[in-house]
Amino acid sequence: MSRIYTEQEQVRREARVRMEEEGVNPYAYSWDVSHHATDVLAAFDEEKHVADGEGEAPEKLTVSVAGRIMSRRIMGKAAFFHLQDESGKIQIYVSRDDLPEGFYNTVFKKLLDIGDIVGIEGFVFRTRVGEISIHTEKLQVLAKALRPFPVVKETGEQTWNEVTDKEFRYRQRYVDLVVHPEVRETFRQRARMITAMRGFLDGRGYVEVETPVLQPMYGGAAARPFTTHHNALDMKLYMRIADELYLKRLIVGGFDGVYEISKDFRNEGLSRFHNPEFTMMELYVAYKDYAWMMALVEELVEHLAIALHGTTELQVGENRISFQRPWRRLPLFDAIEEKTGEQLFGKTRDELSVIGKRLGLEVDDSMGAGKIIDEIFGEFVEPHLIQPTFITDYPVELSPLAKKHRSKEGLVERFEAICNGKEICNAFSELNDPDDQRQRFEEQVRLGKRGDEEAMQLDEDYLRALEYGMPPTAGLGVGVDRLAMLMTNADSIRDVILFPLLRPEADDTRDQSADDAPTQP
RNA sequence: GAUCCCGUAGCUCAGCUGGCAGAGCAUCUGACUUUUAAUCAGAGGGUCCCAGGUUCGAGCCCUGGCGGGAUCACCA
Repeated sequence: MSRIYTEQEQVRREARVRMEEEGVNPYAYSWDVSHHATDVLAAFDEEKHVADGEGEAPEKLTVSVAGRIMSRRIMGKAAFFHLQDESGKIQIYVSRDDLPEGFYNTVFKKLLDIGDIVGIEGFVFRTRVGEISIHTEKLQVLAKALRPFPVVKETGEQTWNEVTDKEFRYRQRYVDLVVHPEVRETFRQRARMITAMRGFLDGRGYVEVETPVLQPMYGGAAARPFTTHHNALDMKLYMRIADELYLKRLIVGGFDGVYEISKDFRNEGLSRFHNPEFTMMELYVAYKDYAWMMALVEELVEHLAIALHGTTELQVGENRISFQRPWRRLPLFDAIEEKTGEQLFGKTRDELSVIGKRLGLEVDDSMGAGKIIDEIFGEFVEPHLIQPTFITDYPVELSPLAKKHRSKEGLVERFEAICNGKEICNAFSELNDPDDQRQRFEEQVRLGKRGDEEAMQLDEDYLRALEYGMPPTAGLGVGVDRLAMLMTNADSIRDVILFPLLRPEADDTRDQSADDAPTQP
């Protein structure tokens, strides 16, 4: 595959060749790093490392760092540049006479560019203007960048030429991460959040497990699956849409608490809140019910906010959100009545249809009672729930895996936590009556036959497991990406997913011959 | 899938009523041993997203497509 190089690429490729001619390996094997950039700043001690003017020689703080050249200021026989590593930036000072004969003029000045990765060994000092810097005693090229980087310039207050093209940033996330330290920080926070979540769950003795991604039958959520094919077994497989049914089999098997943090896949549209593959945490705890689970969710999310930010109060977009326990608890029908003045409990499907239309919704004949209620909630209530709120007790027809309510006819023991106008989790007292579960599945199959593409399949093996007896169980599903959006103040799910799904680009990054590659039967 | 907005140099962006494609940074050449958006002097760099159309002439107008964003739909 060949590609026409831009002027700047040609210059960099020539530099790479000339480096090799000079005996400098443009792709070194290793470099011993003693400090990150921020460690250097922290380790520098004014008392010890700066001459005190009374003739006493300062102590030398020698460090070794590695990173990418982000800017260059060359002044004849000396130069400054900023080196960026994972922690941040540190200024490097280079002078001709401190490097091997000729290296400064031929290699440093002529063959190194912004974006190249180098190792620097030297001592730390403070420049005349006051910036803590490293005086280079040894410079090694570690990796030559053959493509030019976007050069972002900044002072304390202002930034120039920042990469703003979202497409560029999502497609070339590696570049986005280099030029936007805050993006690195977002993903570090995401990682910390998941670590804290895992710690919270492990600390309570729940067992982290792994269940199949490739499944002969999908279930556990209302969604359309991706399909794939296993060649050796010549079998259609689905990629999981939820972990639920497998995890509850494990509760049958005698685990008292299991959880899984994993990717789910749903064959749906893309939006600010939806990526076809996304991360879910599901937890099932035996002998507990949804009221107990509510308390756990509050505690978990409060714990995460403190672990990440040291406080329970976060700024998310326009809103100041407090995750401090306890959160408001509000039955679904009361929430709807509060916002619309309509009490929907006990209403027939046709009465709901009339109310829905009166409220201005489009209601068609295919929509059941539960669907109409869900629409009214989604339109008039959910967007207005900014502070974390538990919405409880859903209609049974919306929740085929939840246990019927102990006291309210037609409802199930289910809650969702809503925050900043979006759901962050879904939980219920799990249905463990196998005969009731079979009827619910059969209803789903009827819906499927009527054309509901998101209806669940009847999972005989799951029913078999329930028939052996599953203890009363509380179950929870948390949208990890949605939660990460809240915790990092991101307004698009793409900002908390490193490589969000995009349409393929027609460009130079794919080999032409790939189009001729054999496809799987 | 629908609607609206966007697509010009490596990056950020101008481009008038349709009249020779521009700037800053980056790159190249030269000067400069504590600079910091380094500075100074000079130079090169374009499939104006793609394909048609209108026109003497299209970056600009029209049609279709591709890609992205936002909103909606779908969906948690």
